[in-house]
Amino acid sequence: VSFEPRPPEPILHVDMDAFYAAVEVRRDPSLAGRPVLVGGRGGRGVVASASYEARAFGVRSAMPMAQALRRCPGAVVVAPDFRAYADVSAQLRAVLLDTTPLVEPLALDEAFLDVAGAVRLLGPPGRIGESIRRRIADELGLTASVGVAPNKFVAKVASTKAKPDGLLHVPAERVRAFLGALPVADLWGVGPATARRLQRAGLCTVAEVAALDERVLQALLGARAGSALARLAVGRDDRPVTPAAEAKGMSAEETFEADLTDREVLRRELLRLAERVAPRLRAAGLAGRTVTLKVRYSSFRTISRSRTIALPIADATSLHREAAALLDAVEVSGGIRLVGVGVTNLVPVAAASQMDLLHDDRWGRLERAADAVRSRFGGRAVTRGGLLDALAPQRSGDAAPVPEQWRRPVQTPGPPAAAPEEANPQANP
DNA sequence: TCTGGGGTCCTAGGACCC
DNA sequence: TCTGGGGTCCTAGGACCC
Repeated sequence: VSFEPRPPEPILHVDMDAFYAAVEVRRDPSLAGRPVLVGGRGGRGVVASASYEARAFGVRSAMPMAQALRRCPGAVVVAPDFRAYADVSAQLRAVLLDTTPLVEPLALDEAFLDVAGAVRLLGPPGRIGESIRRRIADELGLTASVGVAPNKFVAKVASTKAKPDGLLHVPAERVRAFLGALPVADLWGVGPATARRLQRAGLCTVAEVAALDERVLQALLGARAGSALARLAVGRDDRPVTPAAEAKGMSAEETFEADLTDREVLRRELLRLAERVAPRLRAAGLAGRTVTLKVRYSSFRTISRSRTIALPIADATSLHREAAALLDAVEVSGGIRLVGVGVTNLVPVAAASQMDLLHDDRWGRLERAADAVRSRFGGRAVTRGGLLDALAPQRSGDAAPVPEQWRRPVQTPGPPAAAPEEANPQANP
C-alpha cells in the first residue's frame, strides 16, 4: 500500500459560466456574441441567467425582466428550458464523476470535488481542474470556471473570482491575503441583510471582519452566524465534501399573471401544484408528513401555514386536501400573487410502508398507475377532469379546446368507487 | 415597468414529556 | 401556592443560495 500525502489544496469548485444562457447559445449559434436573457417573458418575470454580453449592461440574475430590458433593450429573451439544462447537468456530472466519486452537486451547474484521492493518478489538483475545464469545453461545448483551494468555502469564492472561463488556485498560505482584500458581501453566505449589518458596524472588507473578536461578531449576528463568519473570514472551513444528500423537502409554487381573489380558483391552483409535487415525491421514493401552504399577497407580504399529519403521504389528492384546508384559514380578499405547496418531514417510502406508516389509500394506487401511464405515453396522457380548464391550447399547442360538456367545477372528489388495477407498463392499456 | 422558482439552514416561542 | 431542567416536536418567518 502506497500512501499519498493529502495535497494542501485538494478541494475543487466547478461552476459553469452563465449556464442557462450558454446552453441557449449553444443550441442557437446565431445568439453567439449577443446579449441573451433567460427568464420569464411575462410581466412578472425575472432574469434567471444573463450572458456576459448582457451583464456588460448591468443586467444581473434575479433582476426583473422589464428592468433588464430597460438597461439592455437589444437583448434576446429566451424562455427557460429546465429539461435541457438538466440534461447538460447530467453530462457535467458524468465528467466530474470520471475524476472522483467525491462529487457534491450544489446546483445544476456547480459542484464541489475532493480530489485528494485522485492526485496519484491524475496529477496535482490544479492540473485536474484544468483537465476538467478542457473536457467540459470539448465534450459539452461550454465553459466552466474552477476554484482550487484548501476547503470548500475558499474554493467557492475562488471560482467566482476566476469567472468567466478561468481557474484560480489559492494556496493555503495565500488564503488570508486572498480573502482579506474582498468586500464582505463577496463571501458565500453573506447576503444583503448581513452585509448591511456589517456595514453599519463599519466593516467593509473581510480583513476587517477577520481582525474582530468572535464575540463581537456573535453580538452582531447571533451566536451561530457570528462564529461561522469568524471562521470563514480567516479561511477556516472543515466541512467535508459529501455526495448525494437525501432531499429534505419538495415544493412547487406559481406567481400569477394577475392577482387572484377567488377561493375556488385558488383551490384549483393548489391542486395543479400538488399534482406537480406528488409525482416527484413518488419518483424519489419519498413521502412526507408536513404540508406547507405558501401565500404571497399583492403587497408582497408572504406567509406560510403548515400542518403535520401522522401518516406520510405522497399522493396529490391528500396533498391538495391538506393545502386546501390550510387555505381555508387564510385571508384572500386582498389579492394573491403567488401560492405554493410544499412537503417536508420526508421519509423513504420503503421504510414508511415497512412500518405500515404510509397512508396508501386507493388514491395513492390510482396516482401510481397514472405515473406508469405517463412514463410510457407522455406527461399529458392522463389528467384530472378538474384540471381540464388548465389545458388551454396556449400552454404547448397540443391540446384542442376543451369541450364545454367536459368542464367541471373544481371539487375534491371522494375515493374512486373501485380500486383501480395496478398499471402494468407492459400491458396495452 | 418592482420583485421567479426550487431549495437549505437557522431562530424563536410554545406544547409536551420526563 | 410562585414555578427546575432537558429534550423533542411543531409552527412561522427570515436569510441565503443558484
